[in-house]
Amino acid sequence: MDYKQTLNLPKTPFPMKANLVKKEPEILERWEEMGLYEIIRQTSEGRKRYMLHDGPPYANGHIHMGTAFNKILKDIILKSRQMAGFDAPYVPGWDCHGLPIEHRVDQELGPRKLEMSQAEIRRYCREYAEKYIEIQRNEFKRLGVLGEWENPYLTMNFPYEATIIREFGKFALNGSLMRSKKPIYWCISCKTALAEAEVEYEEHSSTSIFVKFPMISDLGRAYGTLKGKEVFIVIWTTTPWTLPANLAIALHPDLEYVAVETENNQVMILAKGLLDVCMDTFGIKSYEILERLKPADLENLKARHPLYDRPSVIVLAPYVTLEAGTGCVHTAPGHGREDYETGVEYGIDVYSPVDDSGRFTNDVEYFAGLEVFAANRAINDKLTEVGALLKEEEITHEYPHCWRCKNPVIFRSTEQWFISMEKNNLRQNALDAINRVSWIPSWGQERIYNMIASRPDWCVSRQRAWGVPITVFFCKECDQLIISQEIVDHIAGMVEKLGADIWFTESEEDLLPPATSCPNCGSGRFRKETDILDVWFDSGVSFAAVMENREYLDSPSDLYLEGSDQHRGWFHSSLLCSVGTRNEAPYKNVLTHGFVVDGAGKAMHKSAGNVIAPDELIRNYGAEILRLWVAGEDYRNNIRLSKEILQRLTEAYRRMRNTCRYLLGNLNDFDPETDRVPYRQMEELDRWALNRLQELNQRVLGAYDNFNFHLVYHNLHNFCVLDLSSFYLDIIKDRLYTSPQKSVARRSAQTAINEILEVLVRLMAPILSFTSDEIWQYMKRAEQAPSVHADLFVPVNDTHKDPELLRRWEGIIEIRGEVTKALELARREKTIGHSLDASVTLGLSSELMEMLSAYRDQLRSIFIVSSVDMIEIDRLEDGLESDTISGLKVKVSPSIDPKCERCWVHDPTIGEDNTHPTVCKRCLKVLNEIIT
RNA sequence: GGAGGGUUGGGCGAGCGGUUGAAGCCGACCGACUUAUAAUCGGAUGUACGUGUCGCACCACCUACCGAGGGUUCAAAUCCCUCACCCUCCGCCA
Repeated sequence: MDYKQTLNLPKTPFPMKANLVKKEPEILERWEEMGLYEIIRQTSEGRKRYMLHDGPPYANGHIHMGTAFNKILKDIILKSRQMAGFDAPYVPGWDCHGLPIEHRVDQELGPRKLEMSQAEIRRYCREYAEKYIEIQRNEFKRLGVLGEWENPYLTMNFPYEATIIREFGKFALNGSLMRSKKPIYWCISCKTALAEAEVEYEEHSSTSIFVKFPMISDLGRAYGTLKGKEVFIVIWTTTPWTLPANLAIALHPDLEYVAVETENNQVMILAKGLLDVCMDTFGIKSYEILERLKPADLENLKARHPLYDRPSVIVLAPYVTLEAGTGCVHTAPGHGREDYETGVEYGIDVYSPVDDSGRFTNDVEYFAGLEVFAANRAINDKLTEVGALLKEEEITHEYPHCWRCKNPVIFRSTEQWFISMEKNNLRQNALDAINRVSWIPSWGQERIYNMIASRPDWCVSRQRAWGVPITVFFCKECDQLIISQEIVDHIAGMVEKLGADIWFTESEEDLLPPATSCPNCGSGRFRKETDILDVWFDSGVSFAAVMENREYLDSPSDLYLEGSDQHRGWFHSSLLCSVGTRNEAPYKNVLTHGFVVDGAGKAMHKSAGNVIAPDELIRNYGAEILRLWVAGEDYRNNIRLSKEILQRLTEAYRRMRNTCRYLLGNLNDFDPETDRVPYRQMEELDRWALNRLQELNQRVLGAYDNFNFHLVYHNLHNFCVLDLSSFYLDIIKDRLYTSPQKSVARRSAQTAINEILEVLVRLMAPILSFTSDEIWQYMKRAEQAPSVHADLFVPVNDTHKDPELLRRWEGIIEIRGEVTKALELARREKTIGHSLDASVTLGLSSELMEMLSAYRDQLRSIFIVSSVDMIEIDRLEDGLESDTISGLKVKVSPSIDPKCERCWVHDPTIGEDNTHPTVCKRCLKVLNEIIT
């Protein structure tokens, strides 16, 4: 007789091989067809809401590991909050406006762009954004991320644009908005502002000049030898044309300067470290150092501009070097970034007397109307004429050029719009708001706090096409700024219906409410602003456009979750937008994660060749492995990604999958409705398993709660491997297989593993979203949610908590460890093969004897051997003395009994029955039950 | 240059003054089983230096090693300092 047929072996159609790459798309399709996200929304209606607000990725290019990581992390949080009993909707968003798209469109359009209207260019940009939104949407969905993908928020949607205009209007109307100057890159042939990305550095030949500025302030008081002398401070520049805009001279605070007397009794001030080389350049042979000067003594003293009758103030700046020049840096706050910052620090005007086409304006004496590069010659001539030019020489250096027309660009200050950090106490209010938010990890607070504390006013205007216009007007007559609540509402209303393009296509008269007149001069003729808004303002108001606007969402959000770079980005701009208009942060908690780096901890760069694309991993491993990676790594630090890491995860995945498969296989004939055994009647080992399950459940739920997903993963994996696979399941195998199908012994174990699977499949779901749902479909219940994701976590069951029981078993497990060690030794010596070939004798101290006596009958199955004898330790002659447990000796010997053909246990009762002579008494009993 | 964070054994990660050479899991290694079978179970598993009468193998012991170096302490992976390396931010980049 083939006794194998009489065993209850596991049986399940659930495939061992995951085949994720093929199966994931099928599961996604199923979710799509059934409308899983909508089902979840319906089932959780009315629950307490959990609001995670999505930071919008930029709608440009394919997703990368960083964006994939971020989206999966969000998905894990949302799914876990959802299953913890919240209503956690997810509205993904995209940032659509901005330079990168405009720049790409520029490149695609080429020269055609010059003939196109702004509205036409904007149409191309919109199409470009739409294209990549579609691409990224599919890539995100492929990761198993659930959300309102068909109704995301886009910063270029008309209602969103209207919100931007309304929110900006609040700043304009509350007095925070100011107009002020700031230098930017400017191409004088394209007559346009350029971004750093649009500037190319090329070799360029320039005339560099050394120029003397006579000191106005008397140095004689601090340095007596200089009394009554004609003192000059000497500067060097490679851009003579910026000299008319000179307002200051910068010295390094820590460098040493000298006053040097030359042959014609003139005294020059320059850095000591450059003295010799300068004198050599000037051709001055004999000179004498009169004084060593401390820069601090010179600060705020005045020199006179060599061409104009105005002072040039001496300032201190850390960027001054001794690499070239004189150590005294010509400073024109209107024509250089560092100059500008120094100017702001010292309260110096931002003077930039150059127009759009690069010509000096009329208030520049001698050079008005001259194009700046052409003016270099004239300026040098004039300097020579007044005797200020010490030396002129040609140098070649790297100079910025326009990416499109290849001409050199200039740095020029223009009127810009700023949101003041001080006027309405925005800085302090923002700092206060920061302290009311919980930042995870906690150092995020300090980081953003310092940024807000030291940041300059927010420049919100851009001279660009692809963005939301700054919707203010000026009176054509008196240049009065025209803005009012009525105008904001009027325009926002139009934009809401027709989009922000109307700003560019419609005339002022059509954009303004009828009969608008200038409050200053009464004029009815207006000019609209042509600048657009910084796109950080776009995404910064997403809390208003999305969370406040959709009735199923709330603001402030419970959570913003982005990479740590967003302390400067979205967290920052959102904070300012929200505090400036509502005086509170738009979020209660901010969670940040690190960056994805390669296996060696290096950043991923195309040039380094270490970039891994999500798509590549999905094709080779499946999105599920990516999800496991996201969960398994501690996201607070940099997140490493390598082939080896994925390999490890794939193996861990297989283990968990297979454990679940085994559970499914053994539940094949189990109907929890009718077959469940009450807890009190279950075997103690099964109750042990349920106890451990409660511990796991509690720990994992807590880990989800605290965003400790790597603990979720490690706990789940350890439970599958340690508690289940190598211990519990291994032991109950015998009971499950050989006991009568419907026996209490078997049903007891099945009750336990059924409960285990119910808990496990849910705990896994936020991370292993595909596999858990696949398992879900194989679980047989009278009533069940259509997907695990529409269900809830199983609450911790306190009635299954029995610490006393767990403690007892800790001891048994420890002893079991010693037994398996002894078995392995016997195996080495070839005395046994399978552990069931062995008979074990335990030599026990009286304490251990007492502890184990209640388990006398269970020990052979717990150890998975054929028999266990327990005797006093002193009576056991040989055997392995445990070095971890005192009072324990283990002796292993091959069983002398024959092996039962059915259950493989060696037993003396085999052969007692004639019909089944190769079977033990225990199996015989079962057979008789089955056969009748 | 400024601001913020990090560096634990081949991998993931515990640990955050003593019980830690450092949990647990994985891997690589050896073995068992063929009743979870492209699965499952068990065991052992850091490196270097020195000592154990010569060399080799093995074993036992000692010491050192948690980026490097110093310090505090009876005691440090854990606290302090210095340095190195890595990551993020400081753009009309998002």
